[in-house]
Amino acid sequence: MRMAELSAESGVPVATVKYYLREGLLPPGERTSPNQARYSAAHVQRLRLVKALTEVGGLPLASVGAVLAAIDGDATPHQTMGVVQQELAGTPPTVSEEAGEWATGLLRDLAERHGWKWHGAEDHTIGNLIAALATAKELGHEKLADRLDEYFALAMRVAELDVEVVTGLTSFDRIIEAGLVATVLGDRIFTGLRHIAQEFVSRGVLDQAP
Amino acid sequence: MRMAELSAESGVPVATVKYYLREGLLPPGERTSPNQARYSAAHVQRLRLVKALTEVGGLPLASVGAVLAAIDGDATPHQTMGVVQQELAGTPPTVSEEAGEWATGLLRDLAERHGWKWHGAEDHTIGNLIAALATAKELGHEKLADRLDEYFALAMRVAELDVEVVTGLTSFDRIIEAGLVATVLGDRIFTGLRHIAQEFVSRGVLDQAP
DNA sequence: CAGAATGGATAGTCAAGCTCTCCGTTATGG
DNA sequence: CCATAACGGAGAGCTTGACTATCCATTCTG
Repeated sequence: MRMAELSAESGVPVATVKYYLREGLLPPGERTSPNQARYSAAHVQRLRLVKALTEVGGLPLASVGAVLAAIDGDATPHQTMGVVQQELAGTPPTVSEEAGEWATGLLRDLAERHGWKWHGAEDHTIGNLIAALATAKELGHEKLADRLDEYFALAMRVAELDVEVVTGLTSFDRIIEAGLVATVLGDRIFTGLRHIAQEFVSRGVLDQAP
Repeated sequence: MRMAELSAESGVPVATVKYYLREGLLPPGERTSPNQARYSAAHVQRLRLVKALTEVGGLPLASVGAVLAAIDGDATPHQTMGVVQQELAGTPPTVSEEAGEWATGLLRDLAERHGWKWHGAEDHTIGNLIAALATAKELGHEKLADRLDEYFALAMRVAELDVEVVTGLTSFDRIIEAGLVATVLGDRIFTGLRHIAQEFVSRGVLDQAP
């Protein structure tokens, strides 16, 4: 297929497809002559993936590029998901030293209690958790951290479901893509469900207090 | 306190504080003369809240403005949280009609099974869920939706914790702010915990397959 | 073979979120 | 009481990200 069809099929405007080609988010088509190219179904899928990561996942294009480079590389699915998580996390905001150390301590203890390896704040997932907890403390809402163990236990249950969804697939490429989708879209889906549940649970309760 | 101290105390540059005043994100200080003003601890807390919502929560300033207007209004905590959720969700991306209807059907059934009221896609929380599920389907990963009930059951457990954290506070203002923090920072925290749990659960499992 | 489409490159646009510069007024330390 | 620093307010300018538009020399296609 050629440009016009690729654009129609994926729902991405021609000018934007060209832009993505320039930025390396979409691999070049197969050349049929010095200045003509042919695209495949893989290109359509790739464009849909870019749309999913930006529009639904809210990732900046640069992160999408890094993620795509990782899934095109020859790392194992597990290593690739590590890259995905780094990009998904982004660069954590800085917080006051005091609150940061408090949050770091909480998380290190959590890691020890639950037996996972402590990576430190250079891991952006950890860095973001530290920032979020520290910010809560700075706002005077450190109570939010009281239930960290319960939250983590539930996160484990969610993660088990996530992994179940991914296993059973037959190709490495497919596993990686499913992992990516389960992580990026899965975050949005679970967050949405949580909001619905919050509204459901708090109906009535919230307005009674003082 | 005056501008310089407000800036130092909150960690927000003077020029940015002025910008926020212009945009109505920060209420004006108390005038002491036609062109001088005094700020209070409430202003510092407000600036911290703005920082939390933008840096950690990732909200655009316009949404922060809407959220702040809502918490300053005289709606009940429950109503206010409704506004917060709308803003947090943002405008959902559009999806193909086919995938959209499939996703809508899934969610409507979920609503019926669990007894919560169906609001339709005008509710942005629902709209985003529809978009995320529809996108998964368009990518050929509709398996992600198979476990919706289990995900929802866990979301309910998380939401119960969220509400427990908020109840027991003594003023309406404090309840609303805690709800906001529990929702915005809570999303980030749970997402981070989920990522750690995914890495923990998938260690080893993910690289075995084919 | 004429007119539409293509690929490639360059420049222009637009919104968000600050940041800089002025300017006339107000505090304030010596 | 005055020199100088800080203030508040308004406007213009800057930077980044993500496109979008315009050209132009090929290459298709009916």
